[in-house]
Amino acid sequence: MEKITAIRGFKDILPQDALLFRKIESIARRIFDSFGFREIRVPLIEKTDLFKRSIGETTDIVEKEMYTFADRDQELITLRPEATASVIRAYIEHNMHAAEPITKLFTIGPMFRRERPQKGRFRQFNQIDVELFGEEKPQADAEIIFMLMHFLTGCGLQNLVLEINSLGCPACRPSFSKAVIDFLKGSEANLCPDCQRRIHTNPLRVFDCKVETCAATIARAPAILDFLCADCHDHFTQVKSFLDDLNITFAVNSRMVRGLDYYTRTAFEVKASTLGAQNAVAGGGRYNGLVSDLGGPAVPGIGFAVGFERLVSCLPDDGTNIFKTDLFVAALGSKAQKIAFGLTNQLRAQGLSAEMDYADKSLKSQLKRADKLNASFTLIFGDKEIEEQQALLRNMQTKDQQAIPLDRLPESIIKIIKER
RNA sequence: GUGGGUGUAGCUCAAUUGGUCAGAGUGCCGGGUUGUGGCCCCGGAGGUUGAGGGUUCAAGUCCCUUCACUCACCCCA
Repeated sequence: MEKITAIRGFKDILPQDALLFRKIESIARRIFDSFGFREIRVPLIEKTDLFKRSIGETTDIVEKEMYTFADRDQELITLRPEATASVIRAYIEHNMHAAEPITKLFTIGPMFRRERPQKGRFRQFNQIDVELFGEEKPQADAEIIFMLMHFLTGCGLQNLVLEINSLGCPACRPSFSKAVIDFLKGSEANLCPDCQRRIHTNPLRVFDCKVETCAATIARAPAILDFLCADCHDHFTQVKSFLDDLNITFAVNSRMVRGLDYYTRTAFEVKASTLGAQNAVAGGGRYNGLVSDLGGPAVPGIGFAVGFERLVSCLPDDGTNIFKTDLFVAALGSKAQKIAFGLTNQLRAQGLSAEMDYADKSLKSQLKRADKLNASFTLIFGDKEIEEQQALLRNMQTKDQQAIPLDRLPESIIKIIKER
């Protein structure tokens, strides 16, 4: 029989890692809650047009990375490659803008992109996605970046680098784009083949090319920050100022461009040095035109996404990522087994984590098992104890054992373990 | 989509120029204590060497095909 494996790029999150995922999720929920963000859960599949319109027809994501299928009625549907589009769709669909001036949402879940897998990149991966609608003031930008950094450091991440940039707006970006294209065409000979292609497809991408000659050429290229209109310039200046006020250290990277078309003004990225080539652990930006582009009101928005797997992979090992068991019930003999079976399940029903062995094994092997399960206590009883109407509760760390009357077993055990 | 690397026990990896090379550690099970874990000692189970084909007296080792994993490019979280 040939064994069936998971699809390429799709990973099982095994219990050990799931424990970390849970931990990160709970930190996220707690912090986002303090900042007034509410959880929203949106579908994993949307109409294909939603992503085409939001992410951009000519982006790599839409052109070659989406999982798109024909539904049974031939309508094209797509496994979401990112969450922002879906959240905005829901925001519009439920008229949230009318219910309150500012809406803060977050969602956690899997995204799908059909790329070639490598370190830190999978075809199904999880993101924490945060969106803030209805506020265009620079405080919103600073607030959301502050919350992101607070969250990442709260998870225990170190050596993070925050980079920010402003991508301008429909008023000022075109003149910059034109200047860049003119410049690139003038120095086309110095660029790598990929970049020569990019001049025509997506000129701004030339900015993060890693080829040396390209980087050297780009160093002399026009910078977006010199082309910002007065409003965008002012907005960016204030964002930086508010970040300073919040004691957030950042680096302005005027060459940072982002892969999604919808960003305006503030764009930011957080890099972690331990990640390998795919070193961005979070990224985001402002999208003032996107809500209306998707058929909603003219409401500004800003958001970010955190790569869950990437975050988890650079988490320091603090030794807390282990499973524990409150009680192991070691029964000896069939009579004791029968009682233990009822007792174990009764204790579980009352919230203790309890385990026992159904095979009639030696005490030694049962204690070994208890040890493997990181049991705090082991309850030992066999014929002798039944006769004496008691059981032995062994503290696995101190090796202390105390006798407990059988008729008060559950209550006494719960009391002792909870008081510990 | 393109390029490199790697596939041997559940896991991490050995095996010289093709010739007792099917191994170790760890994990698992059992014993050393007729009922007391971690350390230590002993024993046991577990592999068509990813798969298929070829060369050879002989292939884990060489060749071809294929699959998978992995890293990088592209791009992104």
